[in-house]
Amino acid sequence: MGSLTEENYIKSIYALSQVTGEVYVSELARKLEVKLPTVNSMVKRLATKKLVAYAPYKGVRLTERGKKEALSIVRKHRLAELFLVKIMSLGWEEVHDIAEQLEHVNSERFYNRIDEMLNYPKADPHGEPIPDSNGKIQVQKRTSLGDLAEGETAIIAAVAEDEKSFLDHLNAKQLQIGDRITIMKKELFDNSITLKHKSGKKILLTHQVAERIWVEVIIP
Amino acid sequence: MGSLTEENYIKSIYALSQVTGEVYVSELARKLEVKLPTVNSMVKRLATKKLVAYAPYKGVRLTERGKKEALSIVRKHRLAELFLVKIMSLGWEEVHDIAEQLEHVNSERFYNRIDEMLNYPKADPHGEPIPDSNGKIQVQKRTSLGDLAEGETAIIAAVAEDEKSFLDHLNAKQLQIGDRITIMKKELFDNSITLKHKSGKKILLTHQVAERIWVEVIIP
DNA sequence: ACCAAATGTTAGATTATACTAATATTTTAA
DNA sequence: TTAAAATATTAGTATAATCTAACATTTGGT
Repeated sequence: MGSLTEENYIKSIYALSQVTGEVYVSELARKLEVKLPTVNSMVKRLATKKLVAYAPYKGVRLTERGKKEALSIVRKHRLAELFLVKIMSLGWEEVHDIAEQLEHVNSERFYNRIDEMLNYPKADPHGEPIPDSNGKIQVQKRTSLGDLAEGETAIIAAVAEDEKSFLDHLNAKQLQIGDRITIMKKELFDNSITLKHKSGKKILLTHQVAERIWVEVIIP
Repeated sequence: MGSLTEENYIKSIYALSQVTGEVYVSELARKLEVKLPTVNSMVKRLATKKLVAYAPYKGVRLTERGKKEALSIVRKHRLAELFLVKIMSLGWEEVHDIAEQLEHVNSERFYNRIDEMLNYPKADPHGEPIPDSNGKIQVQKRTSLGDLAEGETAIIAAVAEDEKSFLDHLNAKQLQIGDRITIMKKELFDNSITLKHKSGKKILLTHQVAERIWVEVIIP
């Protein structure tokens, strides 16, 4: 295991590579809120440690070793989030920052006990899959709520953001993981959607919000 | 709040000052397992930050600000230990190292919730008092088991060591916080003692062990 | 009261992680 | 297809936290 900083780079590279495959130095700089040369030198260091493959002016990619380390951190983060929600009764919108710190705790015992207390969960409070202790993760193909057509019915499976402001927004709209919803109306002009919630309520979402919600479509 | 390293210095200065009042650079170096010049320069830095009072060749002493910071870390450490034992069912001998990491977690919410779940406890699993959220700590005068005379009866109140090997030893002897014991025999030669446990068992302890156990004497 | 032992400080080097300023490469768009 | 824009790298600097080697002060025993 490397330093806290190294762990954060590895984690960010992993997160960004889920979207784009290859990760660019500038993306990393933006995500980690440091300047380009800082990322550049760190990436070179990670490369000498064989955690990433890197060629100048090309992107960065995690090696097998790097990916393993990333998944270990992701596992700890997601277990921590679920623990904070399920065992400690905190809200899903407030656990991210605490989990960012807990994910660096180095103790098999601690995390295996959390896993056990949660009965070996498969997903965190945001619906993201939790890698098992061997680093295996269930990849799920995802449909965005923003892509559904009028009349379609789906179940909210996950959200693409951990940010408090986003989750506060969903709380205010009373949307939760597991909720069944049906698209009533999709506006051509701005792609905003009106959906019917199982509770009977009608909920209006902008496209910006809808595209960050992953769903499992129910084929009638 | 300072860096993790700073927090560890403050915590160690606090711990050592409980014994000696003033803390010497060499003691700190031994405790933190770094060399003297390292401590020297860090102590100077802490002094410019007004966390310690320090004059060259004299000892180090926490300022009010430093003491407040120390107590906040001690509070988090002890709450974490009790949480790990009571809520997560880990053994008292294995929680120290995890708590050393958790004590640096920066989240009022997290620690207030732990405090609440534990019902605002007064002592950690080793019997050490937990400062409240204002940094108030109950100081207790302590008698060492090693100082009791034959025939005296007492209740084990705390242990002076967090180290796994010591706690494993107590586990093996089946001694716990809260146990009532009576001194059967105290050897003049090596100060080892034989005590009677409430369970009826006779237990032999060397002075080295006995002096690390704090008791509350029962006046008959 | 003095010198040796114990303890503490200074000077200078090293590594990790960051920065700014200058330079180089790649991509894009006219 | 070439110049501007976007992106990436290098060079040089800074700070935190550590070290070793050399030097300074304090303490304790005769």
